[in-house]
Amino acid sequence: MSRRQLERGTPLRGMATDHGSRPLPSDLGAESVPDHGCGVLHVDMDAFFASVEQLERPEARGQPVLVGGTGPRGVVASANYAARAYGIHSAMPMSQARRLCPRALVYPADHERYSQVSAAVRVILESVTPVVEPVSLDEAFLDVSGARARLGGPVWIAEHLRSRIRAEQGLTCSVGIAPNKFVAKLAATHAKPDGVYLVPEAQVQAFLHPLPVGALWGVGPKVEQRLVRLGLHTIADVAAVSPASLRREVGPALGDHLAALARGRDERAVQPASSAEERGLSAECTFARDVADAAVIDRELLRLSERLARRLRTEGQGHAARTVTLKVRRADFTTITRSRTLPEPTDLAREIHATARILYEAAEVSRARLRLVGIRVEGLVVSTQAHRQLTLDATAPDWRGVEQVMDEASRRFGDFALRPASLAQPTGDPAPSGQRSHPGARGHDVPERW
DNA sequence: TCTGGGGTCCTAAACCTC
DNA sequence: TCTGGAGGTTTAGGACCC
Repeated sequence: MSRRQLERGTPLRGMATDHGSRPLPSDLGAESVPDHGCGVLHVDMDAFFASVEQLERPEARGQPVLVGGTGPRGVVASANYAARAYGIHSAMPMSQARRLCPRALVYPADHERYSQVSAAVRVILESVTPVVEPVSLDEAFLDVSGARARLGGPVWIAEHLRSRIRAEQGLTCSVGIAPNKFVAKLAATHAKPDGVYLVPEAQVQAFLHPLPVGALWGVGPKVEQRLVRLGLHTIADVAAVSPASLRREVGPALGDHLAALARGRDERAVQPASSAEERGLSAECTFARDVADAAVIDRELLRLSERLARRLRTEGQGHAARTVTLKVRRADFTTITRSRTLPEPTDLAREIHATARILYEAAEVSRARLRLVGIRVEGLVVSTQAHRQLTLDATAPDWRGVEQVMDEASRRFGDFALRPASLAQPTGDPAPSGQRSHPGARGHDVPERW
């Protein structure tokens, strides 16, 4: 059983803790709860996307709700507990989910709205401690070891946060409390939905050992298979073998990592958001139907390049990327990637697209039917530090200027208010699934057709 | 049966330089 | 001049996470 399965609601076997898995009364005094050596909280919003939709759509209250791709190849991004009762879980194809529960209400994901709610929740979390590490829109780690003297025990802090999130945002969340991040994350799973679970330091091993190997961080279906083949079914089994054997079986890094986790050791500190640096950005698109037309694929590569370049220029302090990676997935689901490192970093769609095009031609997939194309840029440097080659050609077009004008137009009039001519024409090609339309967007030309 | 999108990290081979 | 090892970088792919 994997951790994902645990999260889908399969009950955990194992021990009872001092506090059990149900919420404690929120009026517990700060002094009444010992901390048991636990300074790490994992806060996990319950069925986050679906709950936000329910909050804002009166017709969805009390109904099974699914959020995700509504196209023929969409998958479930979030399902509320009423939908989960039908066996629906995240990452399930939406078509299958609809078959399991035809009366479920299905909404496309509105990431902008979820980001707003997530930011509001984060403000609440940061009112307790500055050491908050967001993991995704719906979960975060908190290090409350510094706040305990001021606010009280970690269970009291968890209940305080839960009641504020419920009162101010109308949403429920679950909180795991433990001495480290790995155990806190598992404890939060155990607390779901709408609960708190604390694993005292002295009981970490007893909590972990009965769990299946799939509950270990870094063990997905492939590694799980290998461990089970070796007769390792539970975390206790993994803890009983030597780190050297694990290293031999799954590689040095993962072997050491699993050996430590299985013994309840996780040295990773809770990193406040500002210290997390971005490594790269990617954008990809699955076509509604497989595509073999090189022109359609090229237009999609341009669209993805535009998106990435704009993000590079406009997010944070502005970045440029040195390496461009093309990803294509054939109709049979085999995936290949090809990458190229540029002589100097770029934040221009024109250059990213040109590189992606070279990689596409070199990959020799021009006659293959593709279901997905994607581009990733990495090796990011802050734009002001990016070395740019000077040109002696005074007549060379100022592409950076052109793209900055497009950024400004997008900011004022909506996404893709200005775009390359080749993206402005009606094409009739299959619409990429999950793509939002931009009703206000009109095609305008730029100095030279791309 | 059908398998999204945006990320991170690890491994291994190939290649280059010393 | 050739060979080999060490070590860094690039490239490709796999696995995992949310």
